[in-house]
Amino acid sequence: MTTMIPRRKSRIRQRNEDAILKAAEIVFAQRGFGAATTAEIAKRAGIPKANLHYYFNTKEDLYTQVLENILGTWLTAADDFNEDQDPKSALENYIRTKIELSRTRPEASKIFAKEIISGAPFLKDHLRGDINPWLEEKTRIFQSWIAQGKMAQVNVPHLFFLIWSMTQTYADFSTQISIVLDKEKLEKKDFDTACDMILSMVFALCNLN
Amino acid sequence: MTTMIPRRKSRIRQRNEDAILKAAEIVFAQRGFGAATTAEIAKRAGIPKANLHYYFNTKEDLYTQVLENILGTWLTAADDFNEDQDPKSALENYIRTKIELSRTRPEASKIFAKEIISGAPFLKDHLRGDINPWLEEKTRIFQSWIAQGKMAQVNVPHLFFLIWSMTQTYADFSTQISIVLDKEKLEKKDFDTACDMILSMVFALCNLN
DNA sequence: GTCTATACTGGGATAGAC
DNA sequence: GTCTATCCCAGTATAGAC
Repeated sequence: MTTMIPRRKSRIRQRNEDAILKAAEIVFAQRGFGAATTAEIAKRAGIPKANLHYYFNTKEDLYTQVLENILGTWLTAADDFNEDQDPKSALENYIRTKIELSRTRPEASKIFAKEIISGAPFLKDHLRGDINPWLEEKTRIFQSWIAQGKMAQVNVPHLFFLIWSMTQTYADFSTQISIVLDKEKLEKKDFDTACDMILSMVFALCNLN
Repeated sequence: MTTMIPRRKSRIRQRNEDAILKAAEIVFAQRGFGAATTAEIAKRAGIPKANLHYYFNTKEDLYTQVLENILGTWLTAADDFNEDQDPKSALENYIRTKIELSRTRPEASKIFAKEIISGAPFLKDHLRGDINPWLEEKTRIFQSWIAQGKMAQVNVPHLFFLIWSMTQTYADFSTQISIVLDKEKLEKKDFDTACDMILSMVFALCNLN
């Protein structure tokens, strides 16, 4: 077992893997797993196609790696609310964080969206293993806030479905939104407008004014 | 020009085309254009793979046809509100219709979602040509309601982005939602719950209570 | 008019070179 | 340890049979 020691990756390996992963995120976002080609990813990463298969044995390995990375940032970035806060600022922080993720990492959101729409062939286990427990814990927190009369009685899982959809649509459907708003790409101020509207709606629903 | 007369399609052709289109909708929804294979569509339609190419020359032709069909139902189903109505019932009708479409034709919604997330390579022209004018007209109507003090001042395009996202998420993300709610598939009552919440939020935002 | 055997292409993966 | 010539299969499309 000579490889048990977590040897430092060679500089060249590090550089190439990073380039591949970055390229893969863009290509997978646009094409989805099935339609993406290792050729396109390699080209975008600036390495020969066949070389990509040296660093990532299969296309599936590469895709899985990309999903894991995204899931990491995702769950850590939006996990900072707890029972001691008040519901209004907890929700506000969460929604602002989600909108900011959509603005700064739209590809990540798109990859997720396509994966789920396809029936989550790769993410189903993660949905059950990571996201479900996460939501159950949050639901518990909200239930206690409701019991304490700090907010209105709402269906908590559905509240999250709606928040997810509203915040992520500005990443996933940016093409359509850009066309309607007649601009090359969405600006910070569009996300701010959206965020304000979402907050109003959610606060009203939860009776937090 | 013997074919100028719009001859009735033969019965066998009609039957096969219908079967192919129906199968295509399911496969394109799950895979997207690029990853879908004509073989899988043919198999699902119950005809030999090569035969499909007799009825639809190219995969692109088939996909375009599917998109057109969807766009048809889409635009007609949700186009029945005008200046003379009051904003509350207009919005309620629209949202109920959208939710009903998500419930009864989830594949259609998924195909659209994937197409847009991919940058709308096939739909870009339709977005500019059909959907944009549609939204512009609706925006005009809402502006007049706002001017008459019948509802609060809201950003109309963004209001639609949010309504679209909330209503469509129950079709597009049904896999995730089913897992969270721990059921095989979504029931009518889940859509009803969602609809009520969406209506509450939208009415509150527009000050329609 | 309807169907299928077959050609051709592009893409994932590997054996072996450097 | 790094890279690439090459293989093989899957997938679209067609030429020609029925």
